[in-house]
Amino acid sequence: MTFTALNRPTSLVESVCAQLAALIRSEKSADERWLPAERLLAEQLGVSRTVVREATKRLEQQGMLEIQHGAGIKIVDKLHKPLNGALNTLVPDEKDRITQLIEVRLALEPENARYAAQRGTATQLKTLKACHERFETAESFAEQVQADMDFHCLLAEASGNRIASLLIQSLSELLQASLTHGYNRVTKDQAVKDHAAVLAAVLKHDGDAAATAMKAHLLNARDDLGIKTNSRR
Amino acid sequence: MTFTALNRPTSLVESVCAQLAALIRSEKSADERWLPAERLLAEQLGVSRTVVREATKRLEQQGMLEIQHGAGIKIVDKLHKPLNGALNTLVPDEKDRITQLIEVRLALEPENARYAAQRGTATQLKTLKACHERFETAESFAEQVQADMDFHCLLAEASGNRIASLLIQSLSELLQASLTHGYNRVTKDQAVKDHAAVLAAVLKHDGDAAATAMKAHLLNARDDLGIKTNSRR
DNA sequence: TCGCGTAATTGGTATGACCTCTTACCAATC
DNA sequence: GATTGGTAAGAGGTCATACCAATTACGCGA
Repeated sequence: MTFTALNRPTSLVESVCAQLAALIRSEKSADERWLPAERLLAEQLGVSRTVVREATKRLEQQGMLEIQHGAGIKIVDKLHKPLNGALNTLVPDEKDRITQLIEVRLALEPENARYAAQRGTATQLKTLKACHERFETAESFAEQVQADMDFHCLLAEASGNRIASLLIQSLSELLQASLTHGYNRVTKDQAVKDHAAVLAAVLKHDGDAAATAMKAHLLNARDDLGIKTNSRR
Repeated sequence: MTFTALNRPTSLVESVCAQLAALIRSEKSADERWLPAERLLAEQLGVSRTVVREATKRLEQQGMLEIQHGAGIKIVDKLHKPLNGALNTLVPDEKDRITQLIEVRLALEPENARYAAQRGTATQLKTLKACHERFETAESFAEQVQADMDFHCLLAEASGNRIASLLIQSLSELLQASLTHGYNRVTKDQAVKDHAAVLAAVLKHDGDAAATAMKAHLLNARDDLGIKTNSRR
């Protein structure tokens, strides 16, 4: 049972992409992982530097690499990046984007919270709790925003659904990027309360309560942003 | 008010990407749109063919172009492609992928149906209805699958949320690709009924009913696939 | 010991050549 | 006259080489 027969690389670049992807996957769990230099890779793989460059560029677009001029090629895990780009070009207007982002999150995240409550491992929940405490005690604005976002991402991770997790990660990042203006007007206190409710429900493995609490939280956030609901385009 | 001040291109490739993207956007509403040849583009933009190639490859990755060996560079609108790639590499195992895909759709699509019922324009609903009729009368397997997928995508479009629409489009395509085995066991009749219920609710602008019907439809589909719910990884 | 400048290393761009694939055209064939 | 087959032009794919630009590392001098 061989998989290489299907999706057979039809070009050199694709072949090299596949080899590099395998190389990347095999080198997990190291802190700082770098690929060999382009010229060296070309030699090792028996192709020209042109091909290596096209392949690495491709994997960079896919969020698996980061190419740094003068430094080298770093292995990263940012698979949500491509989605960010797509959504940015799809909805260039920031106001529309915020509205639509929240709508999607409103659909996704309550269910996510439910799954996290039902399936989250002890380790995941512990991390989530720690993140919430970081949110409560955060002083600087940047810390708040980061902890807030992390909470949602960790919750998504705890749901055990990696696809949902990737979506949430991307949506959160985009929303945060769009919220340079008027973010926490009266938000933080309310957000802390909301998160606490979600966390409590998840820790009790109460899926329904977690979903309800998350929905309430997102509705609060939306109100705070003054988004009109059910608006026609 | 200039936008070039922000996100200023830091490299030649990015600059060319921006120019090409603008060119692509400006050339909408033509049937078959092709870009000039690489060598010609290089000359017109005053850069080397190397840069043009990297830029076009990038835009191809983003779903804005399709590069065909020997033929040329075609302008397309498939912004959901990058997401497909990311999800494929994120969840390589097909069984896991199907499970997670359905879970996400179960969260997204009911809300989407609700919005479509509330905000869909007359034209969109007409197209949706036509698609459903195509589904009913479809004879070949391929036609069925296509009409089924189109229905979900059109519904997403009618929701007026372009982000949700892109997600659905990607999720549907991935799911379809994974369902070469045992797709319509007893599915088609049930699916037609389910779709009819959704359509009726949407046409009556009954958001709650649309959401409920869509949820029921997806649960039926999941049962038909024999997916276990709440399974730990 | 500290700081700065230089050299080595790495990615970025340019050029020109050659290979492979697609398409369109045209001639030979039926 | 329609079909088949080959051929040539033009498209992207790959290669080799040279040089530009950013980063890093090292060593010299203060």
